[in-house]
Amino acid sequence: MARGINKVILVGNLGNDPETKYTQGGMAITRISLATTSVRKDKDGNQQERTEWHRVVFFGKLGEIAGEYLRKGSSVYVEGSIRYDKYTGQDGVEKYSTDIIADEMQMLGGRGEGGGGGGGGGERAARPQRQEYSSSSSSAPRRQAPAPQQAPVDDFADDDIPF
Amino acid sequence: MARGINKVILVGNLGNDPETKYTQGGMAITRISLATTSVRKDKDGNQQERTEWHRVVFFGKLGEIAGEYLRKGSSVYVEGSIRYDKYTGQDGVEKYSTDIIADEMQMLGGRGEGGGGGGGGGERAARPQRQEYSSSSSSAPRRQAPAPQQAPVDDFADDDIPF
Amino acid sequence: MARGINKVILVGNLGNDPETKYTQGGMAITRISLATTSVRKDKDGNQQERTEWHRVVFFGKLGEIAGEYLRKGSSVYVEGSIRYDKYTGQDGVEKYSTDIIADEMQMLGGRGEGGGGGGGGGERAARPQRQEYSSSSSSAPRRQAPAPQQAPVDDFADDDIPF
Amino acid sequence: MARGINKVILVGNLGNDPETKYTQGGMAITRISLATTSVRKDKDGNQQERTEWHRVVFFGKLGEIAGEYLRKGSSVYVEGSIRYDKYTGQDGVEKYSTDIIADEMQMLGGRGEGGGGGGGGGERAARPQRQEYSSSSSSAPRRQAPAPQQAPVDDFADDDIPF
DNA sequence: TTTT
DNA sequence: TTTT
Repeated sequence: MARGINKVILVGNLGNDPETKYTQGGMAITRISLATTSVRKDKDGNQQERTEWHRVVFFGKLGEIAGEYLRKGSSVYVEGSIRYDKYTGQDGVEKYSTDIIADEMQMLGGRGEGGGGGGGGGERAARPQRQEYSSSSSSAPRRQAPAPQQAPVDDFADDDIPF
Repeated sequence: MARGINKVILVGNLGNDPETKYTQGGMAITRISLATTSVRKDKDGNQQERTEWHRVVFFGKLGEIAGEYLRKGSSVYVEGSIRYDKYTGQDGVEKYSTDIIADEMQMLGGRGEGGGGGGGGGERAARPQRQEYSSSSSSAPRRQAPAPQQAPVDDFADDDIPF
Repeated sequence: MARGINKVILVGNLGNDPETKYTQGGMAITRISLATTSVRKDKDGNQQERTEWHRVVFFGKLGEIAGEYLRKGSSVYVEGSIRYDKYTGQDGVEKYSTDIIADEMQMLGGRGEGGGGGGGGGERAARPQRQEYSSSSSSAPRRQAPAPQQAPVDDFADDDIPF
Repeated sequence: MARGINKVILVGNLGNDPETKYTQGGMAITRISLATTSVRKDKDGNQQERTEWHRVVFFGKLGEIAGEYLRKGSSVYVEGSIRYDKYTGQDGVEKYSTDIIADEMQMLGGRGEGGGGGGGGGERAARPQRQEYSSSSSSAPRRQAPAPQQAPVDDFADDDIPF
């Protein structure tokens, strides 16, 4: 139940390795910085690039997976929603932040994957190249799992439904 | 877990009242016919309209809600995925169908709402104008519920996370 | 040409009337504040609401239309991209802002429409209830018009293409 | 101008090389078959896969690019709309088809890219790994180009707009 | 078949 | 028919 749609779809590359923390309750919170670059022609006809750096947050099971499989340079599809926050910084000044709360992600082949510079790379060697994950309803507090799908065909003994 | 993204977003109007059936297991399956119209200029500069009629299917809890609240003429936002099916018709000929399997819907204000011609209209009088529903994980076999969201702030006693 | 996808889809209501300015070059820039509300159950099982207020910006032709037809309370579909900006405020302090740069919008029926408080309301009485607009390529510098579509069927004299 | 939203977002792999034709007017029409696979758990807890094969059509400039750069196995992001068609086959029987009319595409890294089995592979060696293309408004009759973007900053000599 |  |  909600009023309105707040949906974000991103495909981009991580600027750094993910950062994972855990709440007192043991829930994973993983943050990444994701770049998307667009190009336009300026009035002189020159190509101008502009990169947006999105702060994407994954909670719960999705946070664990993001923290484990994503690395600097990884290419990833993310679906989620925008959240704007206002808080008071250490310096007593009000600050604003914008985060993308992910509720689905899928690793895409590309630079950064499989790779992963540095010592921690070993255990990631066998990871799948293209899999989609959704935030698990059990541990993810903000987003719920859109995952399991498609009814057993034999559950449709009803009638002439052609599927 | 999946490989690839198959996402559809529709905003349109129902051409007819929804049709709801139930599986032997008691799960609701509601179908609607949803119109989206686009306009283009043809080569003579005349406006040409084209309407697509989408067959949208709602399962489980979402199917119950769609069947109860949507009506001919209703305006609705639907999110889901495309499913192509092939089956053999009564006449022994192979047929193809395309359905949009909904996993989220939201009623939008507009003509057709509040309306509900006929006797069954009474109990719908008080229905909310704009609410979003997702397929419930318990009863929806194909799509899962992305619904409840946002962590209790006080579950984040961890550290300096500003939200 | 670009690298990455940065896409936002919103359905929400305006918190205020739009504000339109014009650049020296005469291009309209219209800003709206758009609310989307989501609901979750907190750990005590109570429904908790949270509203995000999106700053949406329309340029060029789309800015003119948004400024003319949208009003406080209007329900609208917006498609665009996220843009993060950093600037130095009057007080010399670095600030951050997040805007949704619209490249498509469609008015949805609902509260606020037809309405239009204030003197300027008269000429809007006859406005259409549900039309989609895209930023025009001629005047919109940032987003381009996805609008006119669909080839004249008779331009496909080629072969057996069934459309 | 339109009434309703009909939007499709796909990420998948080509099952075959693209097929390009040209209209009498010289416009390219490229078709691909794009797979997206979803996974669900059946009632016995086993993982069940299901693959949808989308027929995606690119017109005009986008058709030329798709025909030139995509290959069997390529991973690609596609945005477009659904079009349903009804036509009479050679056998005099009415048939139905569903196509995704692309208005944006972006090649994603992954198997099949760079690769290109066969003789034609040479000229594709230097192609960019991740670029987004949109249907050009000049040659694409059905979809229009969402491409060029973002106003020259210096066109905003107006006032205090922080971007 | 809807809607504008 | 792809991909994992």
